[in-house]
Amino acid sequence: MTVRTRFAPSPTGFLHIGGARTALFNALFARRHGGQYLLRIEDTDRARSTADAVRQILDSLAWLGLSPDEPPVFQSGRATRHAEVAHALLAMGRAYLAFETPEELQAMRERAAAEGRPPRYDGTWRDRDPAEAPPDRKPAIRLKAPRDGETVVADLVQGEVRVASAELDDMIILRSDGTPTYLHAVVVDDHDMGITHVIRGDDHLTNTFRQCQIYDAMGWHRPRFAHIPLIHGPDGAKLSKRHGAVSVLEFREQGYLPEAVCNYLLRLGWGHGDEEVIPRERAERIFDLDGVGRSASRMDYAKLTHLNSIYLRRADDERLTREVLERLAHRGVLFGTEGAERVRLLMPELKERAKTLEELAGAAAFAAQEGPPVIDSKAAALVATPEAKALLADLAQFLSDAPWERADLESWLRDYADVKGVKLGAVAQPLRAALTGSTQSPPIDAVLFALGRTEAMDRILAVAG
RNA sequence: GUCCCCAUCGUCUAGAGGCCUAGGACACCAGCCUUUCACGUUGGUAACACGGGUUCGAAUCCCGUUGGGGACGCCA
Repeated sequence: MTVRTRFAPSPTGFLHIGGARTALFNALFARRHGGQYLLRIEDTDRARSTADAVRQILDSLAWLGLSPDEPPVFQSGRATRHAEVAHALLAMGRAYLAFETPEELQAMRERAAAEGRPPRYDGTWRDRDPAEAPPDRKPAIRLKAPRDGETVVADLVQGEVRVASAELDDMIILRSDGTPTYLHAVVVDDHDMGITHVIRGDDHLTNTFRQCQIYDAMGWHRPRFAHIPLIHGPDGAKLSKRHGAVSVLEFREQGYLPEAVCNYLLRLGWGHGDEEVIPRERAERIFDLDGVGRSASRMDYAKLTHLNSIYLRRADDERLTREVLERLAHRGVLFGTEGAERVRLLMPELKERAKTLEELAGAAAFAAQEGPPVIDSKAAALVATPEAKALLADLAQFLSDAPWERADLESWLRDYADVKGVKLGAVAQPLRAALTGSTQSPPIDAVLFALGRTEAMDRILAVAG
């Protein structure tokens, strides 16, 4: 049987980092076993689902490279089928009509809470004759759950977990308005979609037992379950916005690369010996459920950033140039084709020094922009003295007929420092300040080369006066 | 409250009874490299929650305690 997994978000908001990891694990598991990875949008409404959220989720998944192998299934379009199964259960005597109102149930729960009992449905209509129902009242359909024994789930991550039937009450599978409840819809959809492995957050572990009751009642084969631990914030509490970025799109905005985010997420809750840097292609070969841990993990932005810097260095220069130019334009930096070309030339050096695309853009700004850069305070101090200005003026003279190749520029600069009897740094730093407006930049010979003779001379003379 | 799950450095993890004086990675500290900044490199600080068992031997198995987390809707 070929493996089929699915990621089933509800479109009530953006895709967060925890959902992204669930999607990733589902996709990797399917790949690893040569199966398919599907997407089901759980928009069984409640007025909270929005088309905008669906759009965002799809965008986020696409960005992460986690688009499904088949078109997404929308749960809302399957209501008829959900009702059909509920009525089949009714016909089979595995479910019954329940006539109490939500208000009555609410009162029942409050009474239970007051008396310190678990809030469970008392089964009033389980054996009662529907003829006794109050007139004009629409019934909900409840599953007739087993009263004895226990339900056992052999979870692929959590191991064997069992719950006594006495802990579970008769859940509603079809509301009085004819719409399915979540627990029911999930089972019907997973069955119809041929899902073989349900990989999801372990907040669904307890739901699993009720879902199994539906599979069993219908005589359907249960899928394998794998409940993966949740991701918490750095402080151990539930991950929320106050911890920083949680939406996948926020990570994109902040300059993280999708492959770095995926690698980070992969290592959160899953390990394979000492391997840390695991590109997608390798992950698809080695990922499996037995490597998934059982305890919740915490979001560590520093480690994500570190991984990002690694992937940044490995990334294609053209791609990075495109990204950086886009971000610079967004920041309002003015540049033309020459500026863009300078950024492109410098990219191999720039990407070694940045941890995010945002940093990269910041470091590239001086090269992109037209004319002399804004000099920051540290850099200004380096070029403020008469000696520094004289040095720069002299350098400009020297460079006016230097050969314009990187290696040559470096040796000429070294020779120049030699002749002047100073260390290279004494020449490079003021030059760097004039050229980049900063005390930090890629190697000075690379900067000179990328800027080109004319632009370099202009910038030096603008400072030398 | 009831039920379920979890527990190795600050964080992510390796560890399937002897290979553990507990390994790697991030972060942090110090040194080296160096034209700045990064990168790289060398070294360092730092953990088996606690208490009982089982065993010749336990981070690894069992029980309990404590501490986290999750689920208990005509939400998903």
